Amino acid sequence: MSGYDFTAIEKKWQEYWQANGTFCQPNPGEEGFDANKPKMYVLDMFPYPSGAGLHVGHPEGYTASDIVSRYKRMKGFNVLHPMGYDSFGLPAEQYAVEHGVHPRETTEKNIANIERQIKMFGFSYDWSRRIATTDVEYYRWTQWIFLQLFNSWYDPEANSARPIDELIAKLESGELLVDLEGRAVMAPLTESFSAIAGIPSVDLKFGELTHEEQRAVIDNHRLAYMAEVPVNWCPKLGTVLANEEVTNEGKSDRGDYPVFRRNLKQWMLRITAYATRLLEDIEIVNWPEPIKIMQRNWIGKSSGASVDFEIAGGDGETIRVYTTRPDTLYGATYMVLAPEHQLVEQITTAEQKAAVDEYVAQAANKTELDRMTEAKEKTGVFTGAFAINPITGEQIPIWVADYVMMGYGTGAIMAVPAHDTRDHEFAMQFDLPIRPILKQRNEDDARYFVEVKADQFQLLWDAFVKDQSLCPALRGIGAGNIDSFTPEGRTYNPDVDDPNINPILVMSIQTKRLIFVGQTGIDALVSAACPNLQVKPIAQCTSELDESLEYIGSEEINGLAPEAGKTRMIEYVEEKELGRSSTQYKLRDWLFSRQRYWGEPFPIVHCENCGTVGLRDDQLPLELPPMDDFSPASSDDPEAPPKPPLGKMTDWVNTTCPCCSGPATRELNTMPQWAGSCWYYLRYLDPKNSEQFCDPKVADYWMGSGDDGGVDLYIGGAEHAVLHLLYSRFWHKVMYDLGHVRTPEPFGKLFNQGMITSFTYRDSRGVCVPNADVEFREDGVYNKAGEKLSESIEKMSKSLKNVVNPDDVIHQYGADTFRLYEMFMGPLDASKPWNTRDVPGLFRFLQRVWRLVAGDAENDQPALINDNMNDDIEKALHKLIKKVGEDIEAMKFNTAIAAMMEFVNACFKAGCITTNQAERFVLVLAPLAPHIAEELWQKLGHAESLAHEPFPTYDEKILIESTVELPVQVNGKIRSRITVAADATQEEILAIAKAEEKVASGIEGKTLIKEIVIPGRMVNLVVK
RNA sequence: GCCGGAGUGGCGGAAUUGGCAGACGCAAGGGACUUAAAAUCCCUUUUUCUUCGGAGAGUGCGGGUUCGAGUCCCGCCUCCGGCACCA
Repeated sequence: MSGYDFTAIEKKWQEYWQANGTFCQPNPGEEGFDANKPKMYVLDMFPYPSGAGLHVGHPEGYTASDIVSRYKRMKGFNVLHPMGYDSFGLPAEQYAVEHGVHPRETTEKNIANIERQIKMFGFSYDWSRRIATTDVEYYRWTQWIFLQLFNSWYDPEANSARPIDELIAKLESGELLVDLEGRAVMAPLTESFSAIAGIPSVDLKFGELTHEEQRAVIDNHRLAYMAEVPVNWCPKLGTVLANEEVTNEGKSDRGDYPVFRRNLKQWMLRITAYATRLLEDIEIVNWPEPIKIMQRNWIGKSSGASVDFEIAGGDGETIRVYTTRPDTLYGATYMVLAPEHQLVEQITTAEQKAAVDEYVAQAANKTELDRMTEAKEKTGVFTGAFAINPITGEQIPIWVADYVMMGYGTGAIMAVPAHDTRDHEFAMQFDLPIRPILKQRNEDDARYFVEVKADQFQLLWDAFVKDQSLCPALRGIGAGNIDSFTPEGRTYNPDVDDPNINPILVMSIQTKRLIFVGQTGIDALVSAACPNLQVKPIAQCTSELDESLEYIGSEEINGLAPEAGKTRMIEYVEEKELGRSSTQYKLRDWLFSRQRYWGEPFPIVHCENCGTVGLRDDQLPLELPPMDDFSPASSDDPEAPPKPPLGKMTDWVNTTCPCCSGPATRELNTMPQWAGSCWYYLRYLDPKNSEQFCDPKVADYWMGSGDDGGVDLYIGGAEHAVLHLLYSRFWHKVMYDLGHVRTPEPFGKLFNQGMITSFTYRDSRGVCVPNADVEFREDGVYNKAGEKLSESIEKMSKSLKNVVNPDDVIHQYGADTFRLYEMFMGPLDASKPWNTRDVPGLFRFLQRVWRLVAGDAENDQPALINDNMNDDIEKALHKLIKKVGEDIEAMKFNTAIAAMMEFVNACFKAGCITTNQAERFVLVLAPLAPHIAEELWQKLGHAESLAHEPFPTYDEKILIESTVELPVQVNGKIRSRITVAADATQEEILAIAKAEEKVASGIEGKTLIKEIVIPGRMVNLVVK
């Protein structure tokens, strides 16, 4: 110890900040608000307050955002930096059920604990803005936003959400009609696709519908609606489960109870209406590219065509398919329906009925997850019926198979086994015809492969070498080349290797595949070497348009390349009225209800007269009623209806309709955990507002407006790359459409911190050894019994015994050391392993800082501060100020800390630092290690906190070096170094370089062919 | 399978984006101060050869472009993350 008593210092400053409201940031119009400053909204992903408390991953992002916040404050910004809790959710409820405590109680206890932990780090949050999604005054507005969704529809004409009343007005005026499927459509209706398909187009006037029908039409257009959807239903737990909560065996993750797939009426949010905008607006945000790609993939836009296939002998009845490759229609040799497809029963022939029924029944009992994991092998059954390929006119069989999903496209496909890997597998399995309609434009480029085992590889290879005459493609490969082909894998690349050698590509044995480009003789060679091996053409996958291909046997498009062929075929099917261009998305509507207690109640009642009715704004909040027994109803019967826990609260359930005042019952489901986190960043802006979710003037200030608005910096883990960020964007866009916010996107800039992993040690039996129990020796890691352990880097988890608790680290070294360590580990966005043995290094650095500025009282060592103004230290300080500022802006904290260490080392070496220099250094350190910085600042004679002191500035002029050292290379090898004036001319530099002894001997007697001088960098002399 | 990201000393990682590879920290070894330990300070630490002057090799592997490649191009391997029969 050197007098650096971090425990006392950190406590002291945390209390000071709290008592002085150092980080309270007033809103525009409030006392103390400075309108002249620019604004910065720095947001963290708020934590779920679990009983386990914080793990070391949380403070990683929080420290980064805190550094930026503190830096920006010193740079003269109004900084909004809030924190709160995402406190609804399953674990609290589960714990409550098991221990008989109310979830509110556990939640509050957990919040208190996690807040205590967060506060230990000294983060500069404005705690006056703290929220929790379980606060009644918070979820009141979650319910209010839900009602905005409920009371809106998506107007395709305006490409925007509009109040549902506008839809009703348009329907009543006859501006919109209702089509056969209950959709509001423009009047007069343009010739609809159903008309093309032979269904008479009967568009109805809204006024002619019954009351119930009218209500159904309206409800079908709401952004929040109820629908029968397939769910994972667990009667024992009395609830539906998310896919992630179902095991591979079709059991519930908790309890191991059977789970059934069942259609249940659930609340859905119409996120699909926003698919296009969610996709397009990814372009306007500053997010990491991988996250953008993940969102794009999740939305999954594809374009192609819908095509109708007539059923043979079916009186003109058709099956509609969606395909991204209508250009392969000539190769469609069979069709497949999803087991749930409504036509299955109708078209199945008598002979096939038993088999089909059995298959469909089997498929119905599988969960999505089953289908996903088990169905590596294709299964299916023939219906006995045939369809007519609309372009070739031939009859093709119709099959039922579960590799076709009901939820995507039309639930039916045309199968092109020659050019789609899945269709190909299925066709091979059931011996269905395969007709190639694409070939390599250039024969020599045609690719073939054989699958080989290691011993076969050698056999083949020997054959290649010995019998080159068998295979002209191989002629010219010399023995020297051959040698470098080893079973470990070495490639021969036709593009860059000797061009005289005919093209052949050999891929590694490890992929168990040899791939040949150019076919001549390969098949003969292979069968000669290994008679049981077969050369197969590589299937051309349909998802990518491979422009090196051309069509054969496809009358309309022969000779075209796929890009052009696809465009032409879409035109063609539209001309012939066989189908039309179509776009599909993978994105599905969002299943929004849960049969649980600990969530936001829906502000909805069900009334016999009025149907599903939203509460009035003045009836909010609808509080979650206190209950003693909130466990869901359990049953052994898969047909048992779901009974959400709220159903037991009869007094609460039975109410009156806000519309007709007649008897009504409340909605019993609650919202999923995502709901609260969809909009919390807006509530922070104005957390105490009881009139609105947020004052628009306040939102305008902090969020800005237009495409470049939104939260200025949002930091969090990549585990929320899709769901939370997509849901939030969706809600925000609805709010934007309805005029409640003025930016199209919620988060202008996003940054993902990497995962903090941990070293995991296992003994010879594979049993994990706790990190605390291992012993490091020179040649490895051992357990207490002296057994050598294997080491690997894995996620932190209890079962791997590699979890690090931040409390322990802070207790031993303090928060500043912890913060520095996590920032010093490596780049913020990279995943990196925690290594407790590295932590003392950062602690030592802070002690050196302390001794530099405050001295070491215990060892009677004074601070290094004196009046000796050293120019080198001054220059180093200016460099440091520049470097740290730039690194913080770029979130490169690891190199900022390294630079500070270098500076401190330089000061000790020089033996001096002035008071003024020490002050500037302390300010530079402050964003990263705020407690020690505050204490030293005070010791330097300042009464006030440094939190709002201006960040030091640097002078470019001081940074300019008068001389530079340049490496001198001869033929690219460094021979010497020279020191020249920074402004030396090329001639001068060359003259000095050539005069250098080592260089001179290197070029002596040789011809100088090129002289390269890069000023300030290096010199290279090329000689022959 | 598809889509991302990454591979640099014993370890975590630097390298102004094509210009001195290994900054900074950890660990290890040696030394100083101490009765001793801790703490602190100094030196060594990519690797091979060495006549101790130095010489060679080196950023997952094989090639290429360039005066010059960790960085760019082609091909491959491994690890991590995400998606997963999306027609």
